[in-house]
Amino acid sequence: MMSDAPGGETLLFLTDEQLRQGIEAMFFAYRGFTADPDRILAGLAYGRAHHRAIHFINRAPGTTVNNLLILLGVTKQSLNRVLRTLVEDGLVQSKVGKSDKRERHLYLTEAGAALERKLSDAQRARMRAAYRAAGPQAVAGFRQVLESMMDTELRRKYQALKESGI
Amino acid sequence: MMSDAPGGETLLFLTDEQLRQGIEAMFFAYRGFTADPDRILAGLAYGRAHHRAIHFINRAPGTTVNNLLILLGVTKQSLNRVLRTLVEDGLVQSKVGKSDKRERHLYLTEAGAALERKLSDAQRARMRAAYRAAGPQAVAGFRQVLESMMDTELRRKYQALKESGI
DNA sequence: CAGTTTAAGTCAGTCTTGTTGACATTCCAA
DNA sequence: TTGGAATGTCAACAAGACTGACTTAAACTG
Repeated sequence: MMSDAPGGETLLFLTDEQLRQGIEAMFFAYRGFTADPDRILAGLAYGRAHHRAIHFINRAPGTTVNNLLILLGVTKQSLNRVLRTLVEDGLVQSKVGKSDKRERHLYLTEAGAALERKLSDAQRARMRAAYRAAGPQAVAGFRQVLESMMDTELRRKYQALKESGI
Repeated sequence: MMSDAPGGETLLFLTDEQLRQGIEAMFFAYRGFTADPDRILAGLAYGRAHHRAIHFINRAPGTTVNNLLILLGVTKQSLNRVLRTLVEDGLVQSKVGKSDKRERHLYLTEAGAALERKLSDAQRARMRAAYRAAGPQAVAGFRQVLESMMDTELRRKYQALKESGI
């Protein structure tokens, strides 16, 4: 089931047991990763989907619906429901495109930006604690493995976002 | 919003921008992480919830329902729906406990084990590719950060599982 | 032994978030 | 200019999570 001789060296970190531990670590860590924002959202009438939309609108202001749904990996219908409530509640503003009137460009309002800060402060706090505990070298490895784990198409999107942020 | 002087050194890897990149990496990578098993499950009439149950029953054969729902972080009603279909379909066997007859101990049948292998082979393949691309040192860092990101209670559960597997 | 707690399962109802299908509007190119 | 492609909206439905209330059986405890 598992062959272990890639050129003579034994790659201990590639055993099935090591891989399975990584899989479980990923599962449990993701729970922690979402726990703090989830708690905040539970109080308001929002869920994780709203958080994700708010996050990326903040990240790429003026993004179109189409662009956003590719980033989020959901159908436009699914995203639309979320966006509708956010617009109704005055957290997101949707402007008809100037050059192409089919497009809607999305922006956070002041209230939307405030919620975004609240959510990402919570999420960053946990991330910061984890990074601090593990140290810079571990963080570099963490980022490297995560990038390798992405689908090619998403990795491109991710890197474009990364570069836009500095 | 962000103070940066913990003892005089500047911790570049702890800037808000670095943290946000980590958050987005986590989001996109998790999509990749679940993509392959999801594709397999879509063909059958199962979802991610079934995968998780099968994974942990395989990992800890004879585990009780109560133990499993703590591991998965769902309610018994939610888990019960999933388990019922798996038992009906002959993938999971539920045995009344010997010492405590209130408990049900869960095991994969041969068919259940076969599906588990199919799913985890797919998931491990991606993990293996990512590990191989990033290298052993990066993998160590990856694991370290993930562990730090878990809630304390889950980290304990995770480590218990880890030790049980060698 | 009686009463309480625990483990598991069930029924009913709700919510979030995903899906398809149908449709309107707008743009663009043959 | 007309027909197809792209963008977004509305409606209906499904999966999978939740709460709350309840039952059954077994184990524990005073």
